Amino acid sequence: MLGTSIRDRRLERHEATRAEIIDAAWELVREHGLAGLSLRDLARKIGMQAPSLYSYFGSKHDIYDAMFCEGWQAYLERSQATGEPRAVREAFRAAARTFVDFALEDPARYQLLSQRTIPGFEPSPESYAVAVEALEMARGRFARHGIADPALVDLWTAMTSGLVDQQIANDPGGRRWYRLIDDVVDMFLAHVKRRRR
Amino acid sequence: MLGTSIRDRRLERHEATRAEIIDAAWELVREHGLAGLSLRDLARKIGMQAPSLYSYFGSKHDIYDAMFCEGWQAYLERSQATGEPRAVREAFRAAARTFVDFALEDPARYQLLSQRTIPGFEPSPESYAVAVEALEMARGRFARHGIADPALVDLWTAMTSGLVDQQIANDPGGRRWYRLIDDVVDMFLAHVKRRRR
DNA sequence: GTCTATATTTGGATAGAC
DNA sequence: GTCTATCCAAATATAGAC
Repeated sequence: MLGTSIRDRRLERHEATRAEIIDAAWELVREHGLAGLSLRDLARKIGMQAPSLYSYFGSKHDIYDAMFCEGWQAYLERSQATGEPRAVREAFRAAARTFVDFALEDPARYQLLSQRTIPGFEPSPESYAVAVEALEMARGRFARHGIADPALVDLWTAMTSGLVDQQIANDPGGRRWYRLIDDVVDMFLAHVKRRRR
Repeated sequence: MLGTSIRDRRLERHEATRAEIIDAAWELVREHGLAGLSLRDLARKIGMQAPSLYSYFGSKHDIYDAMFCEGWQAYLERSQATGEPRAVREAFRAAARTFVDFALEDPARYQLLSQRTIPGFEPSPESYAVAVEALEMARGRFARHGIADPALVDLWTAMTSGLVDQQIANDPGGRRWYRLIDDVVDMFLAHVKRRRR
């Protein structure tokens, strides 16, 4: 089993360059907007010519796809790194803050991950699977607090993404909707409690 | 005062053509996405050549701006046409349905009116004023039901737009989040009631 | 793998004749 | 007001040399 243990330096180099391209792409979309990404700019940013990118990605959409995948992976890791308080209220507050913080710290990323604004772009099944995994994780946390109804999970995602959307659209950089997080949690938990009766 | 009472046929014609352009633009963005609008396609659609559009609009962004204005005007009219039930719960249900229906019947329009996805586009002050007017109308309705706290209005807009966003992004054409409208209203009103104690 | 060169398409916008 | 002609720039993508 030699082939599986020896390092493939060529592959490593390839992957490293791919990562470098994606990193540069994130910087550009933060600067010029998600739809404003151009392959020329992207190549220039890392000292390449545009056609060279095609050694790493089959198309521009493939680059968006890799970003989509990486973005959801980043959220998964962030969520898993965040502690999960025992107390219900604190657990939901932490989860909401993690999500909203993650979204607001990079609105262009949030746009790619959670909205459908790029004409013709759809994530590949492999990348979409990561997004699904993130949702499953949320479901798991709900279940650990005794909430199994899928409609309640949907209600929760609507509320948290609603905060993010309004914050980005109507008070970018501010905190007008961000500070409503605790209210949303209280409201939601009261609703769950009432439902149980 | 002759000049003010005589019809200006040239102006009427001009306004009619502007309206025709905007109508065609709405059709195109519904078909190809908001960002997929091109002036060539737009002109072709109404039997013009692209440069002729510049007799009616100064730039592509000006066209988006007119659409933004018209979109919010349409929402204002829709809201005003919708009856306002006396009972609180029914009033909020009606308001929520009106908003969500309006958004879901044309996601591209919702994207233009409520999200910031076109790089470089910002509505003109005059157009933005119409959007503000729509918000003021909502505030007025809240006030008539004894809700004055601006934070509660923000909470409301976050929840309703959250429903829309999730519905469009994760179940386009479906009703998975749409059917949560009544839950959202109940949850919100219970929250308001609790707050009053 | 990277480049140059180029194909091809498309975009928004302007000049100037009619 | 509308057109033709054109500009200019930008876009994605491909071919083929090195």
